[in-house]
Amino acid sequence: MPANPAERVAELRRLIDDANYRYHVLDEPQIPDAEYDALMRELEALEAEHPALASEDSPSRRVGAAPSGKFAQVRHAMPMLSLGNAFEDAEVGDFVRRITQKLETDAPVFSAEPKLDGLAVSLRYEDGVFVQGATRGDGATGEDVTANLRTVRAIPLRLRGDGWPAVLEVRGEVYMPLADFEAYNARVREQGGKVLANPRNGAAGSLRQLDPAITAQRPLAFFAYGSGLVEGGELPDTHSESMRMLREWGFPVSSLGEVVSGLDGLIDYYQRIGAQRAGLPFEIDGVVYKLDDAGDREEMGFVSRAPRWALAHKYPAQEQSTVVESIEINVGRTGAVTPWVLMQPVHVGGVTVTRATLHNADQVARLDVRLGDTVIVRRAGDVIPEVVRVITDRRPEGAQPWRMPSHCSVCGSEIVREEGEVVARCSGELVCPSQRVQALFHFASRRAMDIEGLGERLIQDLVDFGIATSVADLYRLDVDDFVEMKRRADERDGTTPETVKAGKVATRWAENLVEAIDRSRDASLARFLFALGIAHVGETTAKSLATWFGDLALVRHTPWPLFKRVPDIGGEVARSLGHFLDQPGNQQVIDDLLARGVRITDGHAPSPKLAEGLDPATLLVDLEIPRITANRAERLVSAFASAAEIATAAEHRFVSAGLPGEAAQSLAAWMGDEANRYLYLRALDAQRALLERLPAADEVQAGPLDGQTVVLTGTLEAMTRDQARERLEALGAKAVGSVSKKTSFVVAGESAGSKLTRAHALGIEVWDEARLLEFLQSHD
DNA sequence: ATGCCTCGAGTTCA
DNA sequence: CTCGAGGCAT
Repeated sequence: MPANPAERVAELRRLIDDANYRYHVLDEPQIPDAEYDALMRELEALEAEHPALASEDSPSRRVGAAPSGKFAQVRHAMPMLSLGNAFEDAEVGDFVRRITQKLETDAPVFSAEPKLDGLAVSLRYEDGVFVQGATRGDGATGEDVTANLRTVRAIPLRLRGDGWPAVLEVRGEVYMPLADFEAYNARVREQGGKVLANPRNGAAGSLRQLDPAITAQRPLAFFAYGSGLVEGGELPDTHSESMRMLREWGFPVSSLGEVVSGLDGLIDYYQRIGAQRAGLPFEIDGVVYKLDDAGDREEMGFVSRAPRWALAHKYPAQEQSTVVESIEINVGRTGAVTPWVLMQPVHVGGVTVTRATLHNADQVARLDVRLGDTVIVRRAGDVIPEVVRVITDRRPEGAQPWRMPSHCSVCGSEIVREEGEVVARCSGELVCPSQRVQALFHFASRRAMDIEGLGERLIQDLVDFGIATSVADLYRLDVDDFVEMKRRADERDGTTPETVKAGKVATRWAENLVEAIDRSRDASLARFLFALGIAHVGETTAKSLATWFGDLALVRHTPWPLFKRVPDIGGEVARSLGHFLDQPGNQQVIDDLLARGVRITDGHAPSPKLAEGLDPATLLVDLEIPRITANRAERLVSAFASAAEIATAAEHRFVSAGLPGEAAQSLAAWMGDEANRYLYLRALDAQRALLERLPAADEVQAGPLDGQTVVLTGTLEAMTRDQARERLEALGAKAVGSVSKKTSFVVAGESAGSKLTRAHALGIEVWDEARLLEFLQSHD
């Protein structure tokens, strides 16, 4: 360390400025945050020790004292212009035509760059030192937010290099990077503070803080996009060159800027940036085109306060406000009640949105959406619209907070919400028409029984007219049933005239449906189990059950504790299966399905791997009897001649078997319940019966991918992802949706995205399509 | 208890 | 796709 404090202070300032420059301008962080903090602390300490060394442009001075009162007004030396807007390509065409006519050139040259959604500011540098920063305001006069801007690390306090004009005004956008915005909100939410509504408001609000210390806490960034007053020096003749210059002097400049020419160049740029939009680390609301050459710009001049040489080409808004017309509920196949809002139609991100889900009561409470409220709707990177927040200022007088109805609006049954659960459920189960519709819809869906043409609307009518209520009913419907149903539906909707002339068409339509239903009669066990819609049994679990048990009759009569022997099935899922199978109505439906011709096409013997854990001690543990641990279960079983005796033994025999008093009491009490005792004895029998049916382990051949977990991503040429998945699963692999360190390998097709990136980050093997095909071929 | 991975369930528009 | 929650390893 230099002995001279002045030298060290200078060195520290240089190191810190460099770090900022690398981080914000070059986007190549070189030193870890902790080290940066250490440098800053050392600098602060030295400056405190040697007040003579203090300086206005020291990086330690980013946070100054809080000003008293309000912000001062600043008159911009050169006005901050507003830009003309275009939403349609045709408007861009007009813009280009005006330029080609006036400049008498075929393909004018533009500088194009993304238009960040933040807050425009002007930064004034005198002799290379940042002296004043102001908001845009009305373009002529803004607010002096110098102290706040100093806290933004991406803004240089002192210019780098040389050759800068004595007075330089730099124009640019202060914004909040998306990742930082989310991280900030996550942290604030944890601490119960007030979250920022969106990155743009976050940036604007942060700059308008009276206390710079608060602004310093906010993750603000900056991009330069132009200049204002320039004195005592000059900038290059083209905008693109000027931007390069600004970058050298230490300003972050978007790397997405390009020089393009003619209308085609502009539209192409607009589309390319639009395609990247969702993946950008910041929000943009459009792109800006500027004539690149200063001479051209001068020739074009201005109309009122907007230049004729620049244009903002906007993307469809991703956020819009609209009014809540009603708050309704949906009842899903499991009875889950989900509130949703019906809104006045509004264009968001290119589509018309009228409804959005509110997920659950907690979400409604968090947003505090009320009838008649004006809300902000967003259609973010994904497709599904969401209500972002309520504009409470525009709330109608007397609007009351929404409350979950106490009874189902469809069947009138009570709506209950279990302790600790987020979702409320309609208790109507089999009698709730909504749950019936959803159950049938699920049964018919592509991944279940795959009945083509049997959509939600149709099923709604089937249920409404009482033609079908259980999934088994579908298999006794004939052409006449569908034609009759259509007639009644038309009558109800007042569309009768159409049917008369469409009589023949309706018959053809009904025949197709009956055919589709017939085709679905042959099903794999996995699809069949999934189709039944048992709570907690999705596609994956249904597949596991099918592989491990192999046979429908076996599954139907298995007591629930035995289901826990299948990997990934625990108490919750096993009990849910048991609950379903215990209901005579459900067993009846399965009987009906089989009686009406549904056939399981791939029945087979249970997996020999089930043998492990098919013993009385494991059963006692799986039964979840309080205080019965694995050790105690072992002791118990070895103390009795037969496991069945445990069902009826007296408490003292459990004590002599080595159980602590409390455990013995707990077990005796449990077995004292007749239903429990019966379950235990039935499970013992089932274990024995199952063991007898298990083939020897060497009778089944191992798949080449047994035990491997794979992830498929991107688009494949020769087959769909689903087909590839089936082939791999047939070889023993388990296909999952996300990459983790447990993933064996990733199959990446064309335009694979984040999953491939993650695979590389975790150092996981990646197969391209050729490698996949080769593997599949060699293991046919 | 805690934290990772998965799975299940629900969702919008053209 | 996103959330909540189940399963399981630590």
